[in-house]
Amino acid sequence: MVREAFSKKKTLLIVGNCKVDYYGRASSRLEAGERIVILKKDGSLLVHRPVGYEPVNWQPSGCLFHVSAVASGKILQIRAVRRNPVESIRIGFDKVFLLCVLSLVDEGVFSLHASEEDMQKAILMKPSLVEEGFKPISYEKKVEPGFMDVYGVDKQGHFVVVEIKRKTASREAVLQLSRYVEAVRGQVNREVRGVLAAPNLSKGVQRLLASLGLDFKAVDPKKCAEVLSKPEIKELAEFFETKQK
Amino acid sequence: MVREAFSKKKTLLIVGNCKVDYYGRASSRLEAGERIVILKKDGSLLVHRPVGYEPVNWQPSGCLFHVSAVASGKILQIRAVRRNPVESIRIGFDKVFLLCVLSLVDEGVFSLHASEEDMQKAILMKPSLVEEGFKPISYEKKVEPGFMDVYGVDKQGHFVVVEIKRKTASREAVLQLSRYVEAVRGQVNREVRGVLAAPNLSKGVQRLLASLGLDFKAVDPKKCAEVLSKPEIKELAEFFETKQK
DNA sequence: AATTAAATTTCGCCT
DNA sequence: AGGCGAAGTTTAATT
Repeated sequence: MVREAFSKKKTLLIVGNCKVDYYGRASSRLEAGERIVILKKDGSLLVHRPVGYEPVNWQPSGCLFHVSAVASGKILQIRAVRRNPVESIRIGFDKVFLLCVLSLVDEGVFSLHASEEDMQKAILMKPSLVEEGFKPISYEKKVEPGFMDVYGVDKQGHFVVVEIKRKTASREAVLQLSRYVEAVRGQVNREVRGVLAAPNLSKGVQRLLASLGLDFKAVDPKKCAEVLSKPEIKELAEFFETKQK
Repeated sequence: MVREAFSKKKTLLIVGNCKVDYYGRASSRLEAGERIVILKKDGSLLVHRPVGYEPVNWQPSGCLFHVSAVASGKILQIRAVRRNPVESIRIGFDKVFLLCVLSLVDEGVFSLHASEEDMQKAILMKPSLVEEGFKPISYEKKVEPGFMDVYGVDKQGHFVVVEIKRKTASREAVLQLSRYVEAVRGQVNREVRGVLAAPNLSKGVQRLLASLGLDFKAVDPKKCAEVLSKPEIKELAEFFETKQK
């Protein structure tokens, strides 16, 4: 059953008592216990203990699976091997409570709302989210330290670099923005401002922001999602989406 | 069954056709498709599509699960709610292929190799990991502030205190090493060096290390694991293991 | 409690 | 193929 599941690229679900050895970027040993093991058709592998959100052992997609019976047929052994990096996991079951070969069909669309990308789109759709009179010129524009989320001009014609964070903006975010602003200042002969657009700031970061002469604008990711959900704007958002690809 | 599984804090495994809505730090919608859903006794939740290492939706431990029948009993609906942050996931099954209530017993010890102890063993096995010509004299040797990881002499006959860290060495590690070196200097009438053996240093710690006249040697925990895995050394490693206990 | 750094991070996008 | 940045990152360590 297991061999056929592998050859037919089906998803395999096994619940049983097993030991797990991992060797690769690190190495680990998991002594015997009852776990849920998932082997997916794309060659990804998960070993889940009875508690915890994270798998205790895993492999990303791209593994080759092998099955064999060892110890006089007392152990069902499954090995997962992948290249780049070279890694391997060996699972040995001495008891199997459930073995389920699945042919799952899943074409369902997954959509995440209020991601950082959504905030960026919302700001491009409705620049007043940053400030009245702000006009975006481009986005994901490359400068020396990396890519600026949004780049434009304000009411006075000054350049504005906008750094977007979906969550509380940390010191790191401020320094990142500062680097962008400095980089642009080195390129253009005009005043350059920096605006950090995030739901809020980490404690103490306000001072750093002020000392660097940068601005903060409270932008709520949920509100951005609402902006994008408006039908008349939706098409424009999709335009940006396709443009980005 | 589901209600009883929740009340008895059992692990629940469901395979079926479902939609998933998430609302919390972000929000998402997953249209209908066939997936594997795991609800663990600690209140963690995973929704796995047929491909990919990562769950498409999830919740960390600490959720409260609720089950209900909606749409005239046509939909099995499961909700997971947690506080801090307030988040919720709603899963609606219109088809259930497998529903499995599990009482998994898992006391198996999980050990990630290349532990600090492993690194110590590897250095004792192969002192050149610290530096060419280094000769360990003892390990876990007691001095005033505590126990030195490894203690020996270098090519010039100077004493060397080695402080081992499996991960990025912090300022604390440097100060710890410094205390050992000072303690040994107070005991012997010979030059005493300190070497911090770790995969790398925390930011800014290099300066402190230099100012204290201590050395750093990059030692990769994984490489240590490799050293120990060599059969000819394995027995020696086990010898050290038993000696230590 | 808040913040910073690391993870067997994974994943995607761009050079 | 390699490098960089983001993630509903999570989690551990440090302040």
